[in-house]
Amino acid sequence: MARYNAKESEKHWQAQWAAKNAFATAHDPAKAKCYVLEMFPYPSGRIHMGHVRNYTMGDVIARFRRAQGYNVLHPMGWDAFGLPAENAARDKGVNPRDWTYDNIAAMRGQLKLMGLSIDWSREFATCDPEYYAEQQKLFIEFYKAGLVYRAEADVNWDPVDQTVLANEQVIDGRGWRSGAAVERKKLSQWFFKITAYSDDLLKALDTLDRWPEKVRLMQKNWIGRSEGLRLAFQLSNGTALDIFTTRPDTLFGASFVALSPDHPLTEELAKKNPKLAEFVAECRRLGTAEEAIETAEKMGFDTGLTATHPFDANWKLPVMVANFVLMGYGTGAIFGCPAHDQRDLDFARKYRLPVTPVVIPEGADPKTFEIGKEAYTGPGRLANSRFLDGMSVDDAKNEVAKRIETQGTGERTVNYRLRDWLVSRQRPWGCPIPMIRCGKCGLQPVPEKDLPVLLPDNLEFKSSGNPLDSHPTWKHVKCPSCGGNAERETDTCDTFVDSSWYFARFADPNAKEPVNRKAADYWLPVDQYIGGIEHAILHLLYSRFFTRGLHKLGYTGIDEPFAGLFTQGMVCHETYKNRNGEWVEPGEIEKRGGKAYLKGTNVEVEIGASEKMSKSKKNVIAPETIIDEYGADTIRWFMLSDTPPERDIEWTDEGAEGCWRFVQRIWRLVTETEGIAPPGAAIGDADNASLELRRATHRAIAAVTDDLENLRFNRAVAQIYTLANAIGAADASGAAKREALETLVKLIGPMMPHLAESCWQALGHKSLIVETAWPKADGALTRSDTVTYAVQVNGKLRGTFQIAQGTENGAVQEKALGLEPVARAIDGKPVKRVIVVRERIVNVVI
RNA sequence: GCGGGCGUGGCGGAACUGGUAGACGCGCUGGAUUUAGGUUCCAGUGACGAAAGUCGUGGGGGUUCAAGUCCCUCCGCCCGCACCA
Repeated sequence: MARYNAKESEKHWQAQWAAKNAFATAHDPAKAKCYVLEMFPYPSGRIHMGHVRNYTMGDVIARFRRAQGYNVLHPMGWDAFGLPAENAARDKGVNPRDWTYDNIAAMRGQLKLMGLSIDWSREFATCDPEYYAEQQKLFIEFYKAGLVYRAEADVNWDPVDQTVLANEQVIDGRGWRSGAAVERKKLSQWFFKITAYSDDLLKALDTLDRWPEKVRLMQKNWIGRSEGLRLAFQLSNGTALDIFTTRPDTLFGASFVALSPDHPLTEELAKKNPKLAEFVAECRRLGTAEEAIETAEKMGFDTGLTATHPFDANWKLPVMVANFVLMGYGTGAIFGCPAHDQRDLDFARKYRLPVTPVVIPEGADPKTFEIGKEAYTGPGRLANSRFLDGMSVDDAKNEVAKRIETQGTGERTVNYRLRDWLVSRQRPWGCPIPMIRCGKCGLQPVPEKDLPVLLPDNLEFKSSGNPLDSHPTWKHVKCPSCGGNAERETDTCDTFVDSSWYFARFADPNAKEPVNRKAADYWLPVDQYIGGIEHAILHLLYSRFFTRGLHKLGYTGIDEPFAGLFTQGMVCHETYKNRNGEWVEPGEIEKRGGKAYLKGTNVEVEIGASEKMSKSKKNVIAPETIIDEYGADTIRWFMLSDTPPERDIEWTDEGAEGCWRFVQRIWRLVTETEGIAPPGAAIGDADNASLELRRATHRAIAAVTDDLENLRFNRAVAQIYTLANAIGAADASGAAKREALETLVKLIGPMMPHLAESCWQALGHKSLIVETAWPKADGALTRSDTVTYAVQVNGKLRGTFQIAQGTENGAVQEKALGLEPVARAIDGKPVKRVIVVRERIVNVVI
């Protein structure tokens, strides 16, 4: 028999599946549904190994569920707006639309080579006018429902990408795409009111039991709920100042009040006080970048104002401006209690403010307890605090809150770190925000009859700024109310808006409304979502918010879009450097005796760590070259083998060759095994060898099924190897061999679908493996009728023996003690105790 | 600093509720068959030892008849957040 020809076979089966429309999915309420989704790609133009890993995993689940009888939705689309298209337009003079659709065509072709079981009839790109038209409708509905607003705010400005960014898109003070240090700007921008759901987004995390704990925790920390007290201090200038604290119990330890440099009161004061203005400018210069925070000195500026202590009209506290008080959290103002907060303590020491301990740890003497260089933040009893003295921290918190509320100068509140989602982008390759500004009538939505607001064809990228804004005609429209001259919004939506509801659109991608309720009710939520951990906050949080918005508008009945989430690891590769310290591509080297050399030379190349494949480190392997050489099944098998899916995987040539050899080995097993019974042959009474093979077969079914249910692909792979080894070694009946081989083919079906079809055909079947049901394990065969006992003497292994299942403990013990090495270890000493653990172990204690 | 995860052969990694550590794959060592091919088959492969056996899951201690698994402690690596009041 000839070797398996992956190239021909894969082309053949992909054509067969397409001809039979094998993966088209229909709405069928009579069938149990399963929605499997991988995070859709940005159309960069080429797939990379990360895509291959991601889509292979999703495809295995989709095919596995389909074989189990589920109605599976497994769609694909394109996250197609965004800056790379603009950069290409500027650098190459192409139209961003053409560039994007060309890339989509190229990537679609590459994905199809992988043999994914995707319903391509549902495909769309977020830059399709049909898609963003619906998104504009949603934007207006969100606006009318109070979930969208425009406000002036301090925003993050990315000077390289020339746009504002959401808080979630600023990482260590830098833009998530450009890496440029963000600047602060005060601008009027569009926001989604995600904070309306702060508490709900937090609480519902507990219901997401099929999400990684890590992601839930990251979201929890991002939302950052803290309970505390908001209270007003009366200031000497006659105004009141709101502060937020989680430690109202320490109020009698207060020694100052501090404002953020960005606080409105600071700005007001700075107008009349040049020194303060200078101080504020200095704070802004230092910024909040990570290095700055590490070493930043606490800096303060005395405003000269005083604040009255809420419980003592004669107690005046200085009002400072302090660089460590953030405007973005709480009210942007605090009271400082140096004894019990490290930052306040550092500040107080520097500016020689009083440090009064008011919480005394258990066992310490209030009279002698002193604060040195470290603030005390632990539990204890109140002291130096008048009516609070002697109370626990919790009781004191309650007491202060009660009195403040009675006084009417504050109230208990819950504060969140989460801010509203800034979605305006000053970029032209995005979904236009469908709003109009009229000098007379103000802000208003684009009337429905004028939707969608389409992007112009002739964008000019040469000049700086937003081409939509500088376009000669595009923004000039008539006011829908007064008919006078008005301007269209030239900002577009953050591309994360596009990806916040695409999963719902797949339920019915041609609906004449954003989301078809009937389709959504059937298909949503996504049963298994798969993607990278980098979206732990951004995309996953926004989508959770959007789903709540869709629910509010009646488009869905659910709040949580993704019932199951899996975050896969990255694909890594060794790195190589030449003598000049420059990166060298894997294709330029060859290995001899564990060392690497430039190909065809004796010039040694340094082998570096295995790192995430990236252009900059030149350690990228292109999937299409691997598919071309070995076929899609080999690359798929590699992605599933050995490494657990949540961990980083290292691509190696040896591993790929191993996978390729296994593809051939299965083909040989199927085509060269002798004496196989014809299809459908009954399995009669079996000899021992046949029974053993049958047991191996059914154990494999049980194990692989369990592993795939739990996304343990690497273990499923190992089980399949074990079965293949058993088939190769067995001297079994033709019927048992057929059962084993057919099972093997069914089990590899989701993972190596083309090979499975070829094998299925070679085994004499006319049907397709994709139409074949998943096998069921026979419980009578997954158990053996003998058990192996291990025998220990004082906890050390001395031997093993086999005995019939269900043998009584007495007989087991007798056999154990009779083993020769066991007797030798006992060496005539008296046996104190014998422990028999059923079907596992015998331990003899001497 | 806070939060989370991890540490098992040369490598990737198995080991369910404590119960034969190293499944399975890669690599490596012999041998056989083809030798135009990155083939295939057999045997071996944690360390030390001729063997019996001894030692082995980051280090140390503990619980237990029995510990990779549970507890304490220390060390190392990775990730996330970070002046959040």
